[in-house]
Amino acid sequence: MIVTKRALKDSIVHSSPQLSSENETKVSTDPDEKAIVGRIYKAVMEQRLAPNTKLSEARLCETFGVGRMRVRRALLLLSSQGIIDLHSNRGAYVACPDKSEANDVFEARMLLEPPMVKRLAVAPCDKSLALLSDHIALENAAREKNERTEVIRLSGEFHVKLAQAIGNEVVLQMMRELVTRTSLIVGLFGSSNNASCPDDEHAKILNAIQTSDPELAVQLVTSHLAHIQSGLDMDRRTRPHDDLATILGPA
Amino acid sequence: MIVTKRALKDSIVHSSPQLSSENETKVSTDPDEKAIVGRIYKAVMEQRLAPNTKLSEARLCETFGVGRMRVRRALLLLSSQGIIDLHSNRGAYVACPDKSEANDVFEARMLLEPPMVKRLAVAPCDKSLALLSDHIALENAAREKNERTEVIRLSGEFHVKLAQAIGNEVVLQMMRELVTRTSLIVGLFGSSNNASCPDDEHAKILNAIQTSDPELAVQLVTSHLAHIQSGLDMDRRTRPHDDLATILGPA
DNA sequence: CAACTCAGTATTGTTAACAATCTTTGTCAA
DNA sequence: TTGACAAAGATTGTTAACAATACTGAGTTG
Repeated sequence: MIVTKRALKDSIVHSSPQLSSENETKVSTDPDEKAIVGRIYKAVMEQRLAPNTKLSEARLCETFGVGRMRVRRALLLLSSQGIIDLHSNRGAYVACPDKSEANDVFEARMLLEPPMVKRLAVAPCDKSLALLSDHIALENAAREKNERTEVIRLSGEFHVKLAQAIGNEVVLQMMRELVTRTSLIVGLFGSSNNASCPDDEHAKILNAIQTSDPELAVQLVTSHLAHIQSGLDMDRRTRPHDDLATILGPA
Repeated sequence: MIVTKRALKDSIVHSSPQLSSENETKVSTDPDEKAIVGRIYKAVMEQRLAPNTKLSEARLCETFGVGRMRVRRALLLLSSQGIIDLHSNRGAYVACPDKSEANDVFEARMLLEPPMVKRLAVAPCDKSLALLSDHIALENAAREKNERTEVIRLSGEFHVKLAQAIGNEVVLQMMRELVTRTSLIVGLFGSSNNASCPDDEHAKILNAIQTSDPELAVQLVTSHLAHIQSGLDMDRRTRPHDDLATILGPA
């Protein structure tokens, strides 16, 4: 409670320069629930909203300058997508996936993403390649500038871009959800530094798509996902920021 | 409007005998939004709720015996899953997918389901086989008894059971959504009698899984989906019940 | 000193009234 | 008859007050 007072607001409201344009249209029109959901999605993907963080209605209201109703609608949407948990009479908390849920998310990605890149590699179109290529450029730029949160977010978003490259709204939505939930999982079970990790694996995948090598692309994305998953320690979960004991130490 | 007055209530509230038990627990506890969502899901899957049907809040309130708030929450959830469309100030309408959306849904299923059955066939476990086998028995029984709506629903639900057999909650949720949206699509673009269609294709798929033949299973499910899709006429869409012109004829 | 009780406070859940918007109906004129 | 226009009605969107529940902390007791 003491820590999150100001930190929570920052973690949501603070937006990186190039992204503020994609969410906010010129004037600050009061955001609808979709905008609120988007903001929280972004905060989770940048791992600024730790699992189990409480999202009180009042706080969100003042953060977004919106009535309670909009906030509640947004929270309901987020909960239906597994990003937050809604406890009756106790409020909304950033989701804190357990081992089983984490496995489910990874398994779902293991099922879905290989066919995706396979399809991309079979018939790569210029627009898709440009989209992915541009994104990787962004990743590299952020990495060089040591922008940690940006690197993390872009690293996850690459996989969303894969769905976008296919040009399928339904798949895109599914991937957005899966990737965001993965951010929570990595935040919980990740072993310190490997939060972003992929380095040039994304570039290799793109290359396989470019050269129209479906089998290689599938193999690369599969091992990429396995790599991420293997970097997790499913048993020793890092305690969520919420309980102060771990922050302040055992003394 | 005239037609739906009584028909709407029936199409939602009326529940087939063996399913009422799975949604309602003993006493009629006033249903939360999750129950409402489930009921509407079922009605859509049985194709009793035609696309573009208006779901007015007042009607739903009295149908479910629930306050307006619950109904609105349910509608929001349904809209976030593409089952209904929410038009500002105009209300909620059962979704009416266009050609592009329909293709996206089928493409998503084409991406997701083959890997699913592949995984099932690689390591079939008894519980999964029993689940699927029992379901096919239900399908056959319903077909023999000529219970049209039941056949339609079970026919779609088989694919949900595939996800359930994998034992992955995330995949299960995705499949539920995809299958339900498919029901809407088939209702819109389907050529009369092929609404349910598969006959014994489901059994064949199960058999491939049982005999641990992944390649065959993948091939069967792929052609099964292609078969369903080919039965659609994407251009000559059957007009939704809403506009009376098609009901009363051109005269 | 630990654990428990019990008000007081804060937060969430619900309801009902109000405001805004759309739809329909009825009227009038061309 | 048809079209436009305006008022009435119905439906949705929003707000605010109230109710119910959970949390907090002081005080008490073992």
